[in-house]
Amino acid sequence: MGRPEEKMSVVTAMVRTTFLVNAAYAASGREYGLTPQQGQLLCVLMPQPYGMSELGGMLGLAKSSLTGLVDRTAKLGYVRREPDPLDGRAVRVALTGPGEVLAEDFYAATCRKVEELSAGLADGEREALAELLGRIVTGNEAPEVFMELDEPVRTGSPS
Amino acid sequence: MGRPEEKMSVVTAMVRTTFLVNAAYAASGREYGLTPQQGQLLCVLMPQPYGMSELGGMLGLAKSSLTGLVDRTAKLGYVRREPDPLDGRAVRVALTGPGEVLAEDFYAATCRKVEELSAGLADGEREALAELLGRIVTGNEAPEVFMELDEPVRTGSPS
DNA sequence: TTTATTTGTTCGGTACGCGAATCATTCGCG
DNA sequence: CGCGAATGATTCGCGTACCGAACAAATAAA
Repeated sequence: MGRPEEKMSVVTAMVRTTFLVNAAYAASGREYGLTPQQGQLLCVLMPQPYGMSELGGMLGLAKSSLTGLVDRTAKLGYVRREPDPLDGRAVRVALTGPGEVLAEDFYAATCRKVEELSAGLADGEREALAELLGRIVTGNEAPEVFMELDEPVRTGSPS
Repeated sequence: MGRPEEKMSVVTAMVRTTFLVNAAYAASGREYGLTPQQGQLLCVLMPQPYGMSELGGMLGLAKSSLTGLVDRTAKLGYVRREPDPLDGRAVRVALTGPGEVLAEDFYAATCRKVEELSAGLADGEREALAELLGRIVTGNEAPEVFMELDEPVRTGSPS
């Protein structure tokens, strides 16, 4: 039983895992009325606000693409453009109150779904996987589109 | 040196790896004048033709979305709709000659890029990674959007 | 100050993806 | 056989996503 049904190359395994993670993202989005991109934007903004250019860099999008994404997400009431106090040209995109709440829900739901993907692994294996993928991530300078959030960065902020 | 800079959770590692693989797909697409979706379509069709509904299931798309994707890819000359000999309603989507060539190039380029992501791993580690991700893939019934192709399934077919 | 650079937005265009409605074919069953 | 149901695909309308080029505004550099 449990025959390995042909060994799978690392490339195939990575691509098909990517497919699963993408689907998890999309599912969480549907669950909360967000597109995957909007959800990702919220996740990125969870630790702190960012400028448009910074966001473009992190998400791998052109500036012009960001404008629209932020527009639409702002129209939903989840993010807000704040003027940068130090630079009259720049804006800082920040989560609104409802945006913070939704971001955490979306983030948690996505984490749960992705975590479940590895349900078939033993704890030690999951740890080994995290270590190996972690090296890939840091070795390739993957942008911090998803980060560890032990405690939501909410130290004495809200209005 | 080489301090592990905080252990990364398996979820974060998977999500950020997904980001890298998506980028690789997009890059290969740009390289060959394809969108990532079109490239993925070509890869799926490499082993054999499929019906629209089958494709929708594999790629996780609604039927109406497939129509457009196939239309656009067909307009580029890379796929073709063939009538299903057994069912007058159905069509089978197949690669054209140029489509076969391009699919292999795109496939190879993407493989190379994804492979390079794991350049920082030792051979044994890469194998371990393949094994772990492979279990995730099969355990979650990830569609075969990417497959092993030792030799292109070209056994005595062409017109 | 002038000129360059940086930051964002606007604009035009294409692709993507969905649900609802529609057409054609096939299936099922009386 | 014939007629309604199910199936395979397409069409349509809509919103999202993404890009490059052109632009405006503010800052930085000369």
